[in-house]
Amino acid sequence: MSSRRRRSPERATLSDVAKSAGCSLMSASRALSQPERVSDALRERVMEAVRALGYVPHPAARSLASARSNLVAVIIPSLSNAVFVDTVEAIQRVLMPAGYELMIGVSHYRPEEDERLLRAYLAHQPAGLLVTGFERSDAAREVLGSYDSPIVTLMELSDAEEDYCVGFSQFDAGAQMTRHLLQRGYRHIAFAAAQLDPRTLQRAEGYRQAMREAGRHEPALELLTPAVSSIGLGAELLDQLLARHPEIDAVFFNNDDLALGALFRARQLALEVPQRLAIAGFNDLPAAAWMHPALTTVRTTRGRIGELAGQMLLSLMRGEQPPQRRIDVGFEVVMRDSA
Amino acid sequence: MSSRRRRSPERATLSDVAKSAGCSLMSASRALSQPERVSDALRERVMEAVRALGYVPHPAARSLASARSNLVAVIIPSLSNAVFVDTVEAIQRVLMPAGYELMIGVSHYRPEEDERLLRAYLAHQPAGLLVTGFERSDAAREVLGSYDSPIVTLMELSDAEEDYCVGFSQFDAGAQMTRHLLQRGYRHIAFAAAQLDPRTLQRAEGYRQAMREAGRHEPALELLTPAVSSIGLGAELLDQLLARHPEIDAVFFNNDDLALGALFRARQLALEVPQRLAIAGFNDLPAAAWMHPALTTVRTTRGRIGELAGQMLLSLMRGEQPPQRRIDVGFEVVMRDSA
DNA sequence: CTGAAAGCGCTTACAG
DNA sequence: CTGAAAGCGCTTACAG
Repeated sequence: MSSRRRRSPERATLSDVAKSAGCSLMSASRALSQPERVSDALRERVMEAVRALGYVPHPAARSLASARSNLVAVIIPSLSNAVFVDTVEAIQRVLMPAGYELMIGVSHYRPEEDERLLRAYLAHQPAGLLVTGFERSDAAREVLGSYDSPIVTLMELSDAEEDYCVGFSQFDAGAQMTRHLLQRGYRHIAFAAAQLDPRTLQRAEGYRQAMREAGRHEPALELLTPAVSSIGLGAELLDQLLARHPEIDAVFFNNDDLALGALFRARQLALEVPQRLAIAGFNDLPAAAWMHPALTTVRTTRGRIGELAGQMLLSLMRGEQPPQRRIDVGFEVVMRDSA
Repeated sequence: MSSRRRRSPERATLSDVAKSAGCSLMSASRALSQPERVSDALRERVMEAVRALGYVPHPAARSLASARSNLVAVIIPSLSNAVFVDTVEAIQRVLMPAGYELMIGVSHYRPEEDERLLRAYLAHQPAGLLVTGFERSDAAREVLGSYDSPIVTLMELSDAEEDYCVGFSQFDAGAQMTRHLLQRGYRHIAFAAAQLDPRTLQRAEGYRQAMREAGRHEPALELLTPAVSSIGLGAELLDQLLARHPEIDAVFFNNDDLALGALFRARQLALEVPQRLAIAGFNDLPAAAWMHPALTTVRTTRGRIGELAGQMLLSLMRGEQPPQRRIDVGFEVVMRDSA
């Protein structure tokens, strides 16, 4: 009934710590933030007081006073996609031990959401920012422009001098899988994709390029839908493809969820894979290798992407220049039994 | 080169807004936070200034001054488990439109991590907190005790008067699936589980109870491992079970990933499911219904859990008393073809 | 309905 | 190596 501010009864402040340690507020502050610039005795007393009082620094106060924070914002398009979960986990594994906290934002593949998240998160003055891909709305780009801490882009590669990025060429991956299929003798190779985010479209371009090179490009064999990716959708896309183009002998699905659904449907239809129809996916999710037939797909090293991007950001946040501005982690076409 | 603080060049403050709107700092503040308590003209001018200057409130300053924030912390054990992703997505869907931001923390099923996250997140003075389950370390419990904003617990149910929770009885779910298997005539029903988090152990207890009721409980048929759950692990657990107890005629796996792995392995071994061996899972992930044979499992409505928990927390943060302190969303045993 | 003052809990130059 | 003062950008009682 006495205190006018309703803060937790026992939350100790730095001033309490200083009092208890018998030093000034700012010596206490220094003992915590630059322990080496303070006498051993002082440091000991302060640490002891911190322990005794259960002192926890107030992030808002710290961030307000220093115009910095230990926050790192990460914007990804989805959490339902294991690819991004793996990436975020890896990022966390390198940033957390370094004392950073992650703010994870999910844009659901929507440019407006991307922009909203960017705006909200940057208001917190994060020490660093990790974003997915380079494409965004003009407004979002403007928001990014006014941000003056380091940014590292995940998943895609850029040749621009000012960009820091860790990823691989989505275009090349799409092209290379297509070439493998062509090499195996498939001639009427369809391409099926959902979500239609930038990376999907880059893979589609790769597919087109490879098909054109082989003189086999047929726009009608592309089935692109903005719907959310899922196993069920994969089954539906296969149905549509089969109904419209019975001549197809292979389908390259833009991700493993779709390919898995197609594999399941093929089984229901008693359609032999790969004899009657080859099926390929993208990402090499855990289930891919276990399917029967085992799924041919493109292995992407998203854990590695997260790890390297986290390390790159760490260097930048420390004011160091990382060894490379652009890391290509590559990909690997994994030919198994389904194609 | 002039300003001594390195804040973003153009970041406008509320004071800039006030100046531009020709009013006092605090009228500007009020126009934003309590628009109805201010004259229409003032509100208009302030909004106009906000727009013109691209003003974005400073979260740290706001939180420091008001001892509140628009942050809601969510602690879950894993993001690799689709169950928690679904839950978090649903939470976000109800909290975001209400103006809250989520801080998502992943404990990886480790009590120390749970405690560390709690400590770190509560330092930010979140307006509300969502945690998974009731079990935690004493230290973590103490941290929670000193937190004086609302807490809602996900996934589990409590009868304590002071707890707010949304979930279902993991014990009952474990027992009920086991009873269904017994009813179908299976007699040597093994139980296989990984991770060994509290909910897993509650399901195991349910299994035991049902087996005892049927006079069929055999401790040797329980295979519990602290290893991380995965498809591959499910296959391995099946191997072990088969090697040690060839007499088993059914296995109840603690989650769908494990069950999927077992289904895949059974196929490799040309082991007929469910004739030779029945297999059941838990959670009803998307792939479950597509498998061949389709997986018998327990459907959990984690989206609903997230939604209801989010709404309950919203009520509490508004100072209202929610209709119920404890919501049982139930579960459903889905008998398909694998058992 | 509007405003002047104090304060939230820290850090940052600047002195000593 | 240590300290007194100012200030980060807001909100909160309290007056008028």
